[in-house]
Amino acid sequence: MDEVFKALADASRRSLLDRLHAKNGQTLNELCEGLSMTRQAVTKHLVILEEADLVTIVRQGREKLHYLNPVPIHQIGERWIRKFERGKLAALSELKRQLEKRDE
Amino acid sequence: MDEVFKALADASRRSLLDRLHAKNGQTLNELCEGLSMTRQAVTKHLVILEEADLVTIVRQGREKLHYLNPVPIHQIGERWIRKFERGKLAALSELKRQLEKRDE
DNA sequence: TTGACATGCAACTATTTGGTTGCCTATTAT
DNA sequence: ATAATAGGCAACCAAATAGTTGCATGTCAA
Repeated sequence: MDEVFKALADASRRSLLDRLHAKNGQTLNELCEGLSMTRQAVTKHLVILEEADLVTIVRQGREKLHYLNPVPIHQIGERWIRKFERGKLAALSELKRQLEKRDE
Repeated sequence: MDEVFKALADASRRSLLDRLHAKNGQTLNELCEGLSMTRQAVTKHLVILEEADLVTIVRQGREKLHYLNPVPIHQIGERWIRKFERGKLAALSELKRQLEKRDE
């Protein structure tokens, strides 16, 4: 879980996930196109995404195809974000009460 | 949005949010209890959480009360995670097809 | 009013991170 | 066979991060 949060912390990596969401199964070179960093930098980001299990690779000849795995993202939604949505309204109203109390 | 992802990337900060979720409106010293880092380290984490608008503070005398703001977490769920959940099944089946194709 | 308590500020440090360059290897096409 | 293509590896670098220590300030209670 920590690895997933860490992987998602970088905007370049999130944009790689976006690109895979738009078009799945891209090669490394495809994913490098239009980006202002070297292929090696992109490789490093993809390794981090693989280690967080957000991307799965399939080697085909000299090419490396990258596939998005949406499961960890879904799990963050289910196991982490939802927890804070329960009681969301309660938290906000408590804060509001406190802010008003300050000016008494 | 980037600030929120960055703020959530650290396990100590996520656990601070958890603690505020369990008991809202805690002081700095309260939040430090039981943690194996100095008060100053906790302060730095809280500043990052404030800047990401995940925590709101209310000063009361010499104390500083911390309140959880669940809105940015909710927004990540809505604006980011949901996007990847649409088409989740499609992505997985495409990957499966590709993995099988490899062994033909 | 003086001491205890809650927090703030600044300087410093070690480690991690995001990126680079240079070169090497494996596969495909001519 | 050989050149072009796709990717891998390792060393290096600068900046950001997570933490520390030491001291200062503001507030409350005896």
